[in-house]
Amino acid sequence: MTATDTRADRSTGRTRLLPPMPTQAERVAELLRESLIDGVYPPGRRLSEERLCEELGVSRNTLREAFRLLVRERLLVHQMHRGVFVGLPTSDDVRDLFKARRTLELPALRDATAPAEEAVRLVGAAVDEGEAAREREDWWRMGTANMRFHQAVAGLSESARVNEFMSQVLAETRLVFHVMDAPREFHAPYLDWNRRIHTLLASGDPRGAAEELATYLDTSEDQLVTAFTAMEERA
Amino acid sequence: MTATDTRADRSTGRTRLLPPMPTQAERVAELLRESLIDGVYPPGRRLSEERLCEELGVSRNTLREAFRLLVRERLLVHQMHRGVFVGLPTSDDVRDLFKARRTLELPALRDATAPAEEAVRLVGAAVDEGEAAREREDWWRMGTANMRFHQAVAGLSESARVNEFMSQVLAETRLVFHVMDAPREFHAPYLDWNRRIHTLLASGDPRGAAEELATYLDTSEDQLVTAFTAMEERA
DNA sequence: GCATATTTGTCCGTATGTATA
DNA sequence: CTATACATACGGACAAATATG
Repeated sequence: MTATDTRADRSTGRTRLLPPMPTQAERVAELLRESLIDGVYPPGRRLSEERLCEELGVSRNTLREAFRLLVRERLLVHQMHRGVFVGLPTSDDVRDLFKARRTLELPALRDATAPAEEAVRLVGAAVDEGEAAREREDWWRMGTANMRFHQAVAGLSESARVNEFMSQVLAETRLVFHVMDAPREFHAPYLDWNRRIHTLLASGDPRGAAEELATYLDTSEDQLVTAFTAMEERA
Repeated sequence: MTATDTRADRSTGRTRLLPPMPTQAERVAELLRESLIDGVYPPGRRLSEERLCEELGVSRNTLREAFRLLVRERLLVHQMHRGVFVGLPTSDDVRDLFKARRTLELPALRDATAPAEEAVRLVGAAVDEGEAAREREDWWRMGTANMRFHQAVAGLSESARVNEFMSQVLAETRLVFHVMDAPREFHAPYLDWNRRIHTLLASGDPRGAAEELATYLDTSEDQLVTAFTAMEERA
């Protein structure tokens, strides 16, 4: 999925993850990406080149190449002669992210009249994983599972490019959640919704599933935007 | 919105050239991007680091930063220890690109029940520009106008991120056209279709417009894929 | 408002590893 | 198989801009 490299896997459309990641910069970018979506570096924090090279054991040039990639993914923002900072989304960004999600998720679901079996299975697996995490009160994994659910929904489109874009959008959405540290109440209510959507999809009613997802996204966006604007005014 | 870097203007679909572009790497990337969509470097051609630094007057480090960006945009492909090559799309890529375009364009058009006036104007302007170019038999500008038309259609979504993704998809599509050097017969028949779509949109029938666009994309994909597979078998 | 310290932006040289003639 | 060419990655250098006192 992040394998932007060799030509071989592009032709197959398959994602190769096992072989060691090609270049050092890509490796570093992947590492930082993980740290960013895990919330290791809080949104808005500046990332010092010097310190990070030291920490990661790479040269400044290599680190800067990784920075560029993550800036392009909007996980980092770059300010001339000031350095790079962890992305700090605003309520406008939240709205835009949901616009993008509607664009990516709804058509994929609605048009899934004869979906690939494997793709549907992935959707169901994400639902299961989320419910299991809720049982264990593992809120972090619950959030991850919820994200994976939406990734799987977009995956119904069977397009490598759409998938890639979706994963970027979701990564940025993780930043949004880190801005307002409260995964539990923002994910928990939606698990049942996910279950319902998967059931409708699996039972051959993609349009019904899409309608459910549409209202899901509406309410989710409302909840996030109101919480966000409240926080922005407080600051 | 926190201006990431240069991306603020991509949201408007407009390219900002007057304000000094922030970093050298971004500048080089933009320059190469233009050259690539203009077909200066033919698909598949290897780009020598040494020669390009010389040509562009930048260091290898800076050039490599630019390369990473363009690899992420799929305009270049990177092979370990071999260098970067201009993207050489296959028929599978063409199919995937059209999947992405359907995802981005159709919902934007279909949901444009109360579109922003400016957005509709941009669609119309692209249609006019295409027809004018056809009059002058300026096939290259005709192709550009056609691309701008589809960018404007996606722009109806009013989402910066959707717009950005769309421009990437279209840039890659330019590569496809360069693989089979024949812009005239691939763009000319579709200008009338564009006009019809804009008329339907402007007259308040976005669903009708979307239906037109759907068949447009179907026939366009068919034409390209058949031409492409024929070319692949020939080689 | 000013002088200083810090950090980034960019370049160059070089050692190592890989692919190709 | 050897040799050559090239990409990879590192570290150091200096100028320019910013942050700090």
